[in-house]
Amino acid sequence: MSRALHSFVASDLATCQTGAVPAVRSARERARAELTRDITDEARRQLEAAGASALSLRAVARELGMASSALYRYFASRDDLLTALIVDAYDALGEVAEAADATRVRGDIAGRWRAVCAAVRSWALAHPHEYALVYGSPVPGYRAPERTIIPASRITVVLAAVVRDAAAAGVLAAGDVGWALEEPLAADAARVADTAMPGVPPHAVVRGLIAWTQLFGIVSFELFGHLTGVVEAPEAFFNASVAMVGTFVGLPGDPGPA
Amino acid sequence: MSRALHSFVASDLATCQTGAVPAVRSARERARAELTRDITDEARRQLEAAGASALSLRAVARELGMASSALYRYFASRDDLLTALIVDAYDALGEVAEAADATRVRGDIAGRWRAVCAAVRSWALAHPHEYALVYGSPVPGYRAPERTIIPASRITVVLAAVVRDAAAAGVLAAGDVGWALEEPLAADAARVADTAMPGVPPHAVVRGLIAWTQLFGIVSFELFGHLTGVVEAPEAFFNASVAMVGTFVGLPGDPGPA
DNA sequence: GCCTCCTTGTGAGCACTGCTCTTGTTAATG
DNA sequence: CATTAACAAGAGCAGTGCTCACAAGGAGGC
Repeated sequence: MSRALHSFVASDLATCQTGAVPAVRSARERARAELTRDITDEARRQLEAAGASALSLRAVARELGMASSALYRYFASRDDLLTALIVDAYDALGEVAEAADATRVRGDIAGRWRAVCAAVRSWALAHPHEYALVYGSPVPGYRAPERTIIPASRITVVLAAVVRDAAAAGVLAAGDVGWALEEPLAADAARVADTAMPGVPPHAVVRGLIAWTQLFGIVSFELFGHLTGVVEAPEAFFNASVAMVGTFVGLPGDPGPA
Repeated sequence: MSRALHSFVASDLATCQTGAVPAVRSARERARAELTRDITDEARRQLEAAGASALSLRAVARELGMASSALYRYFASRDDLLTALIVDAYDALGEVAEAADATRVRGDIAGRWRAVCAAVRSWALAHPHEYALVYGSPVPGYRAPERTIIPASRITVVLAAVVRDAAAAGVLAAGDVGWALEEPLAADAARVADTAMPGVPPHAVVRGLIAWTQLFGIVSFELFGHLTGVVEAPEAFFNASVAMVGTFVGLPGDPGPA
């Protein structure tokens, strides 16, 4: 199963990026990769149109002009297809975040932070059902397979890099609050720092994690309607949140929108 | 429709709280209220067992020993039943938050803040599917009716009261950041302050709203598995988050866990 | 008491779902 | 060329939300 997925991803990427290496791929393999992609594309179309639980294998097959049973040659179950869409969504979000980060020079910490956060919100607003699929409540009985954790970490890596670069440039405010972290949390902070933010002090790591949860908390609240009746200008609220939480993390102050 | 719901809620509460007032209610009304409660109870049982999309009207009817079509005499649709469960969930969460708030004396701002936040997390962990139903991605095509907004506001009222009382007691830190809020956000902050936090300066209102989104962001992340592999000690992380975000809002510092 | 209404419960039925299994077909390989 | 493995199709199962015609039984007016 794991191998099957791996080969699928590999051939899929090859099709997408280069389109080359035809000699080693038989017509069947190409057809399989193409049809697999057609299925996920149609499934994503239905997902974006009506949400995850309205996604129907039979409807996908119908739209593709094939028998519904034939679809099970490509995805073992509905959950399997959903997992593919989840991976795609994580990747898409990670990609826009990376792209937003790349629009600013490396030293523009505040600008990068703003850009990445704004990219997350924009992507979520543009792809609400895909965002909900990933950051909403997991569909019942569904447990995220391990293959989702790598694409899922993409966005967190981008956010962590901003904090790390701030610390490396010496512009990260100390932020020590005078009390020690509880032991298990200190261990978590140390491990996270070693993994993604070397050189960042534990308190700042925790603040970064808090900012991470806040970012997705505010986006989810806006998207899922919990802000209606309370915040009428969600974009302004979001911008202020990004700025305030940025300084909370210790990032350099904002010279104003640019 | 609205009247039908209203009468249901009224009779429901009467049954639950006093059990009295039998003279004005016919046997039919009592039977209806009882059966309505039986249905929601069984539905909640199934919800807690397997999640929202596994909730089946037919299964509920089967368990209650009645025809599935009879259930439509009490709830117009599956969404209607889900809405009743959502209202109940909001109410349950609001109740535990109010109860947690009441365990501390009014002047113990930090203790109240901690207690309320911890109550939200505890309730979420104890009722993951009900939490997901409310704060996860809304089920597709489902739009929250207006009747959910009042119970939904219960928890926010509790949180706002803590900030308001802190300001009233003069222990709320200024928290002005030197830059003015964007216009639409300033209007939101003023309105929210007037509604729930009179006397609290705009910047603090916004920080309170940020804390609100952060609270549910971190709980959702823990519950939906986004912390796995990153934070191994979610409770410690949560406690630190509550403390740090509390001071971010301007609440009085924490003299340590009590 | 009686005789309407109106509410309640029933069962059949429709259109749909995920998924399985058998049957035939086609493409790659020895 | 013959074998094998992948593939597509269709029937079918068990389940879903929901509708509708119909039968029982209280509630209220006479």
